[in-house]
Amino acid sequence: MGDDDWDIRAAVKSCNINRPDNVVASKLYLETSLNDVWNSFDKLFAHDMTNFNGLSEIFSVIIMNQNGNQQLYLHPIQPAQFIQQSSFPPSPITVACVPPTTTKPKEWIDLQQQLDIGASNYPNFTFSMETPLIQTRTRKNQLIMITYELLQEELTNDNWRWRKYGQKHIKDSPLPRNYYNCSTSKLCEAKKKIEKSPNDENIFLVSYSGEHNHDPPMNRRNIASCNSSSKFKLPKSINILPKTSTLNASSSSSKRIKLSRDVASPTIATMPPLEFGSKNKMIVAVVEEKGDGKEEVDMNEDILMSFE
DNA sequence: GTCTTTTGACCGTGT
DNA sequence: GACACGGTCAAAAGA
Repeated sequence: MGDDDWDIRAAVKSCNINRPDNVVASKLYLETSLNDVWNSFDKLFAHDMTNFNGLSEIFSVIIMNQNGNQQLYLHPIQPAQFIQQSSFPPSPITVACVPPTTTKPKEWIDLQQQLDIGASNYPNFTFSMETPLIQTRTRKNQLIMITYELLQEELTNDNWRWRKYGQKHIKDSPLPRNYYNCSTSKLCEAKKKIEKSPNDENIFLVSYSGEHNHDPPMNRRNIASCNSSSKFKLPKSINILPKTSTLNASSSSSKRIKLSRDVASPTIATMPPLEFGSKNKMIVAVVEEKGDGKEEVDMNEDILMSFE
């Protein structure tokens, strides 16, 4: 098996279907409105920032897990640093502002170290992120998942080794969902899911959870080849054939579909340092445990922020 | 021989 | 308690 033999053509061919309404998250509960978000940022930045041009500044995002709590860090490139923390359970999201200063909090230093590690190993690894970023958690005790809508070529920007451990057809979706875990270390808890967006043949919904507890594998031929190649390919294991084409290809009732073995083990990015372009969009979603113990995830278009 | 993929079965959670 | 659903396991097969 080669590391760089990705073949997307066969997979893309049969994906011309309409997108259901609940592709990414059927229900996302918003804790706040867009105005609330803006007001919060105004309060946070008004005193210390003279050159803040709103949310048009660029962020990098990384998920950290400390003592069982998930934390989402928004890393602005400039001019300020601020950290968004969300702890589960039980508190709602809190946003902390860290004005530009030479004195950095420990959390920021830890974050910066991680970013530096990634940058030194893979200096050319970036996502254009022209699609929403969604953070969800659908069940209790389940890790927070970050879902990206990535283009085919962005799928190839991978620094990690993945092994497929399952495939399921999801209800109301004609396309299967593929499950991967990190194959570099058995102790690594990083996982991801990949499914094809029924709305756009060039977009894949990639969800990441957990963290890598090791450095990225080195000497991956496909990193350079995929980043530089104009002919992007997908790993064979990303089975995105719709039900009608796969003929019972689901994990529960499928017969084996023989595909050409001209592609390699899947190597897709996980928790990459993200760079949002000036026209990118980000969705801020809150997963909240309600008073009755129920957990609800909801998304509101009002909070869709355009960085223009 | 090693690693990855496939896929039916199983399990946990929610309704 | 039964059912539906999503996620994971693990044996078998393939490269």
